[in-house]
Amino acid sequence: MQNTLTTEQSRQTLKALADPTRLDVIHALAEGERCVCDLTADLGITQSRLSFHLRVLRNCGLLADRQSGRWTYYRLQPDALSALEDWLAALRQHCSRSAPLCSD
Amino acid sequence: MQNTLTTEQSRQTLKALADPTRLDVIHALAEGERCVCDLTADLGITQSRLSFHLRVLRNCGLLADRQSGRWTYYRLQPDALSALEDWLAALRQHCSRSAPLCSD
DNA sequence: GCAACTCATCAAATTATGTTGATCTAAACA
DNA sequence: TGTTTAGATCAACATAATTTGATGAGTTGC
Repeated sequence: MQNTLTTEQSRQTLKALADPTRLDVIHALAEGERCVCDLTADLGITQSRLSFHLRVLRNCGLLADRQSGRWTYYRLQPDALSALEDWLAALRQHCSRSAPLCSD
Repeated sequence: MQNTLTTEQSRQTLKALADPTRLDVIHALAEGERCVCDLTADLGITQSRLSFHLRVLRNCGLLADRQSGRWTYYRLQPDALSALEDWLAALRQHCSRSAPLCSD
């Protein structure tokens, strides 16, 4: 699979993953799709706080949502993680062709 | 290779990579080891600002440094990127065993 | 010793992120 | 229609990260 993330998209995804609350959300959703009110209960945080973090995760593509009646269900998008892995792997390869140490 | 990063270490590395200035540093060092004063010139930023970012990158293991006379040389540690890739891959696998959508 | 140079560190100022509580919209249901 | 529920959004506040300019410690060369 080729990397289609721009540097800016990768940065946003890295930033999104670097937050403990958002990692909690991701782990909760690894159990399967969930509506916001269930997540609020599962994680024991306020609704507006959860809503803020869901937006961050959705904006960078890590989550998708769907409406159903008055509920909004969120689910993981593992492809977003794959894309970030690809970006990281490319960065590592770029870094690994490093020139020898300076012989000063 | 097995993942040896704790969640906390991974978070720190993700956060370190999520900054444009620090990505610039990494790209500059992909050319090879460099001393701080050269990096300052290459990146066109102040010395204390660079020093701050170098510390962040060193603290999470992405960079290593060595002293030589009055210069300090920094270099990349691509293994730190590999470790993060492993952590991400594990997270993705965890996420991909996701239960089917809710049938509400 | 003294001056110039490299780099880390510190405190203060600035900027970015996250949290809270309130308000708003839309759906559901009586 | 009126009321309740789910969830987004907003403004105010709190906290964390970054930048700046100054200072200090170690190194080199005079």
